[in-house]
Amino acid sequence: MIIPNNLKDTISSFLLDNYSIHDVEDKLLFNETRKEFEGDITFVLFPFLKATKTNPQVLGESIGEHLMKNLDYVESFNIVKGFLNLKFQDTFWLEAFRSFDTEENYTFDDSTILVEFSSPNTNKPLHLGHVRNILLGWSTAQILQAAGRKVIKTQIINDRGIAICKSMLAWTLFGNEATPQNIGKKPDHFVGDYYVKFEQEFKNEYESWQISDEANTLFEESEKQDKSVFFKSYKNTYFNEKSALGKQAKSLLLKWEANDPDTRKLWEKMNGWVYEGFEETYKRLKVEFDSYYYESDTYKLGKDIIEGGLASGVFYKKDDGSVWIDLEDAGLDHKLVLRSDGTSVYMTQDIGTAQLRYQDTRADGMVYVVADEQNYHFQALFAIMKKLGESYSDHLHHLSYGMVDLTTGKMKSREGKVVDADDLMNDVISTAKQNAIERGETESISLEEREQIYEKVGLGALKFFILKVNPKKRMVFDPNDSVDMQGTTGPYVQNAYVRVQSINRKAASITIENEKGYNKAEEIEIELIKRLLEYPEKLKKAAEDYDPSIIAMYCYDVAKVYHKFYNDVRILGAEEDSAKAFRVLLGDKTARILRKGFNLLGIEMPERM
RNA sequence: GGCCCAGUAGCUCAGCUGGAUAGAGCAACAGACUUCUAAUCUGUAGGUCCCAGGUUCGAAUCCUGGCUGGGUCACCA
Repeated sequence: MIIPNNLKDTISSFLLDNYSIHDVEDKLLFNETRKEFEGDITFVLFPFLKATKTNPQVLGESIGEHLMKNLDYVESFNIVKGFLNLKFQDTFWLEAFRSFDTEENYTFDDSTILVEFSSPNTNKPLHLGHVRNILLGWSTAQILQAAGRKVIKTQIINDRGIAICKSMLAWTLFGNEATPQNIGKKPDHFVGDYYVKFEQEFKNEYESWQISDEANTLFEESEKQDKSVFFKSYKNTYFNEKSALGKQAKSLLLKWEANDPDTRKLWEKMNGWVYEGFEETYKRLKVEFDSYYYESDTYKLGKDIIEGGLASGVFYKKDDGSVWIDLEDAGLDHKLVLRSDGTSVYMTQDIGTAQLRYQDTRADGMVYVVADEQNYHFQALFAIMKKLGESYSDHLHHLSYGMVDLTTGKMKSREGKVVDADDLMNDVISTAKQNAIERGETESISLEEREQIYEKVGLGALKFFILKVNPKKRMVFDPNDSVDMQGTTGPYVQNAYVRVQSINRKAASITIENEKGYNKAEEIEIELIKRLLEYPEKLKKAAEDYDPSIIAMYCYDVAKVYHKFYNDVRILGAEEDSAKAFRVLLGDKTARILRKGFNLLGIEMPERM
């Protein structure tokens, strides 16, 4: 909603002069006039009824008259209940449209910010959960950049630990020297298969152990009623203390930590495969990073900071040697930052990594795109950074997003109940292809270009489907809905853009300057202008809230109005040259805004579809 | 159990710093292509905004209590 600069001032000085009401600035409330009433902007009268001792009709009349007299763009007004509806002249909107520069660069804030997203484990391929993370991170980075900030896109790769050791072990035991190349498999999937293989073998081992006397004795000693409940809860202990496979995996981890050359070599080989696969997926998703941090480099960081904080009294040491911080004044708990044996925990590492990143980049703030299961962790981390007095600690933000559920329930990677990222992309693209073939619009286009269109449309559908939902909400993923291409979808918006391009191709001979003669606009044209003018405020809001769904919904709104415009009026067939030129220009600016908006979402626009 | 988040049409979601008769899309039904790409548009139908109180001229929105679902409360990551 666009509120003219002098409208607020005119009303507040009127209230001051005639009713002696001071400081009304933040009580002035405007809404877009609802469709069923006549007007553009509605001023809410209720807050001033008491002070003016009048009724809405009288107050509305007097303000309305005053505005008509003093602001030339106010064409008429009407009062409904406590609402003063103001109608502006068409020329007000037309002028605003003419001076609206779609290519303007905005700078709401020019500080540097680091955005961390994706951050996968290296033992298995990316899945739907990562896809939401990656799309949110990428889009948020684009939005922040468009809002003027210097953005550094990064990730922390969890490349060490027991999980990758499981894949390594399974490959050693069962791999027979196979490689992704010689069996022709995407390399991250190849490594993931060995992780699954390990879990299967371990499960078999565990199940055969469960019928042993030892297992039975343990069960009887436990308080558990039910065997399956007991064995479920005992699984971790079994892995750590009894399992032969567990023992081997753990020994690999120890060897890795001791820098054993063969282990390191194997680790590098398997991680290398995974990165190769990830890059392929990122490339297809059209995302890239400015830097990478590896857990194998950072997992020991933070200890010196703990030492310093211990000296300055930020942390305290218990008798057993473990180090803690009291976060009760931040509404949190006491949190462990160093184990009693002096080794670090997740938090230690995160403290160190934040510090390292600040040293590397001097970023004024950081955004962590991480699922909402880690809300507490980040609250604690930020509180700790604040207590440590870090300059950037007030500008740390956890972009917390809800997990993605399937229609069949929760995703569980250990049970193989996941939607694989690569499969998902293939599905949406092939659906786009089928739809396109049925429509037959692209028959005249070269095969290669057609494939690009299917990809843009398919990925557009998928990305929009995910990004249109407010990040903090849990979302239900129905594979059928995600490839929907009608209604509130990516292709719907792309289609508006394509319609403009189709017209532009035919409008080459039109003299755009003729549009200056257009001064009486259709209602739908004014509506479209209003939407376009909202772009900067939507961008600002999306950046402030770290919320791409604002941009997605905005693009949908714009496209929706354009589609109606397209249906309601003749563009190239307009009677007058001025109308023809104006409508072509209106369409062109619409397309530019849509392309800009979609670029912020990481979605490409096809020229035809 | 403590803390945090969510609950809006059959389904997926907007609206939430209080404002008019709560909006879209999908699905259903009925229409619009000799006309700029019908992946579009128009219409019909669909609601105890989880429940109960409270604050207010006015509550889906704020407060309190409860219900339901999820997350989290590891010397795991």
